[in-house]
Amino acid sequence: MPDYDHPASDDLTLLGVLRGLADPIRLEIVQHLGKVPEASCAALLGDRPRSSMSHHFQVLRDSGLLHTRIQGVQHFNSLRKEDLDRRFPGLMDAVLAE
Amino acid sequence: MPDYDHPASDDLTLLGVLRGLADPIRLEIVQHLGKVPEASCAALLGDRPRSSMSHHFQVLRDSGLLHTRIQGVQHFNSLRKEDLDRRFPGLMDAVLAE
DNA sequence: GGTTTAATTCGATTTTGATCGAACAATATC
DNA sequence: GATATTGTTCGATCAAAATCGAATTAAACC
Repeated sequence: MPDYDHPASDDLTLLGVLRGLADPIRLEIVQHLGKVPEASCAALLGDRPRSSMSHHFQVLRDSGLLHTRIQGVQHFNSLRKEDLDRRFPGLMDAVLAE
Repeated sequence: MPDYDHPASDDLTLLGVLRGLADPIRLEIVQHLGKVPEASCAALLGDRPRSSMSHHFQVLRDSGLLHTRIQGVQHFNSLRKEDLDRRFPGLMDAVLAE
């Protein structure tokens, strides 16, 4: 299981980020990650199938919304808040205010 | 051609607004409307088919992003900036900053 | 009334994205 | 090495959304 290559913050696009957020499950994940420093996939799973969630994590990674750190068998996800704030100031604060 | 019923600002949802923004054409429309008080559909048309654009205008109306005022045969669209700012402070400023 | 203009609605097609079971990979533990 | 745990990948299916031509509505104008 290789490390993921996350997009550079300069490569993030507003459209890409908005697309990443435009799904109820992903928005929920992002808003949860706004409240904690990081969370494993299992902690965010709920009662959904793992393969579905894995898809959403990938979309969130690809759009630059989250970073996944692999430690042993667990994957810890965190919001790329600083990168997002730098590229799109105020956006995530508005999204996380809900 | 009846007047449209726009959703009340209290009925707007963050997910709905994000969905409305998560399309390249619609994002372009919204960003354009951020720079002018209002614009007719024709003014925003570009070289796209009218029926496609009409679809996007409807999505934008339904998500609460824009208001359409009918005057004669023309439809003037404006961003619902005040309503959006009240419900989701900072969101549109971030989107329009691009 | 006939014509032009602006935009929508209808309906069919295509494309995109979500869902999820089953198989797989990688680590940890015994 | 065997087993359990965590999460991904594959592949198929299903649902949602975009696209756009053709017909339609409505107002404006001659």
